[in-house]
Amino acid sequence: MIERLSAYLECLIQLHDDGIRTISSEKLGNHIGVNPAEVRRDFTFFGTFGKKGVGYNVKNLISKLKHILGSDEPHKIAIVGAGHLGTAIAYYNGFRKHGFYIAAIFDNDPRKFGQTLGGVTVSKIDDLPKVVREEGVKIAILAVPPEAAQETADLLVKAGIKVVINYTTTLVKVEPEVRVHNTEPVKELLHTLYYFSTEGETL
Amino acid sequence: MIERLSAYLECLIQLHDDGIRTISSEKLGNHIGVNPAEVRRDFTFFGTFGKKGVGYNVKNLISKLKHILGSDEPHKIAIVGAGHLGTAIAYYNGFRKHGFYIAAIFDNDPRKFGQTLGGVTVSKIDDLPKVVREEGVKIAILAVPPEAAQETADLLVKAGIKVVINYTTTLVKVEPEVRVHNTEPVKELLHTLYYFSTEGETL
DNA sequence: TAGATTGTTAATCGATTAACAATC
DNA sequence: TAGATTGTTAATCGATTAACAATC
Repeated sequence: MIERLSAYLECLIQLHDDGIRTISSEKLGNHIGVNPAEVRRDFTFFGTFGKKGVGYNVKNLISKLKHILGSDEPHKIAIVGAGHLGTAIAYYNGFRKHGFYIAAIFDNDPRKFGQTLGGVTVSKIDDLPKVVREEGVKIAILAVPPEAAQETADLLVKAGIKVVINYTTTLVKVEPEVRVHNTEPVKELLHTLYYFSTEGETL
Repeated sequence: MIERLSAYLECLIQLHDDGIRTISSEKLGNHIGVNPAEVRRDFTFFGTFGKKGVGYNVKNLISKLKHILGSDEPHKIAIVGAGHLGTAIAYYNGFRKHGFYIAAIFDNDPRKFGQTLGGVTVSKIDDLPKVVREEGVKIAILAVPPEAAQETADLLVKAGIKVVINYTTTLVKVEPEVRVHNTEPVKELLHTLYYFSTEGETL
């Protein structure tokens, strides 16, 4: 259900940019393929945001959803690993768009120290605990080589990181109070593949 | 449910590498946090893979799951866009691990033509239709700048691509017979954030 | 006022789980 | 044979949807 919340948000931001002020549960539902009753139910779980006979105020709904998701205030992110993946993430704008802010990038390769990626300077990994503490960073993106994933994750946890977004192919283990999200791009692809084969089509 | 199938597969591959030959629904369920009855039900939907009183043969189950998911035979992928993101994907091993094979990388910047990324040479985008046709590529990864996303997607569809994995921040629209998967790394992060706030913790 | 659309209840649907006979 | 564990049925649970009174 939370996954729908961020889909609504994404859609509403676009509608807002298009100059739309008010939207009904029916139209919003159409946009993202959800039943209008479900849209209304999703919202009423958190409060009454609409007006009967009128619909929802787009601007207001955006701010409510942002508040619910916790993205109404900026969150600092540290990227760990300045290789291809870390670089791509540093230049990626999706995080910024949602109020995330890349506070630091770390690497263990001295040749990378001082380089600027997407406006952020690469620091040495040894400085991570200090920076994380001083800046109050709670979210880290793990983009190191797979063989270094676990030890780096341990380092992050020890430094006080609470959320790890793991972009490596290694499944890392941490204490339960730290949340690890193992992103697995292949899963989505396998999923898509499956639907193709069940439809009798061949790729 | 298909998302569980790929989780089983991932886990079984690891078990197999660890030298484990047989596994019960209970143990497999524990590994990925699924009820054992659900594990069994998921499998019986596709056939009877286990032995009563014994469990499931790991090797056999892997090959069955691969077959179900359609990843038992290699699939060619084209990466479109040789920027930071395209480069990171070209070097990423997660796809290869599951039988995907990067057949070509395309870009529109002449300075990039001929460069080798992850063992694959960058071709000019104008060659895409020809290569896609001749090689029979059906899957493309869209990793171009957001403002070029839609027109590139149109080009891909016209060339005969059937599955588009969209890594840009733009939501692209295509005809319904083409499947687009819009990856949205931020969604997962928002999701994680939400759970933190509902637990009363602050980040 | 009449039309539109919400918030919410009750009905439906599907997915998860417990339980157990079958059997290795 | 006794213990383990499957495949499957029936019960439970939760999520989705239809329907509609309330009201802008």
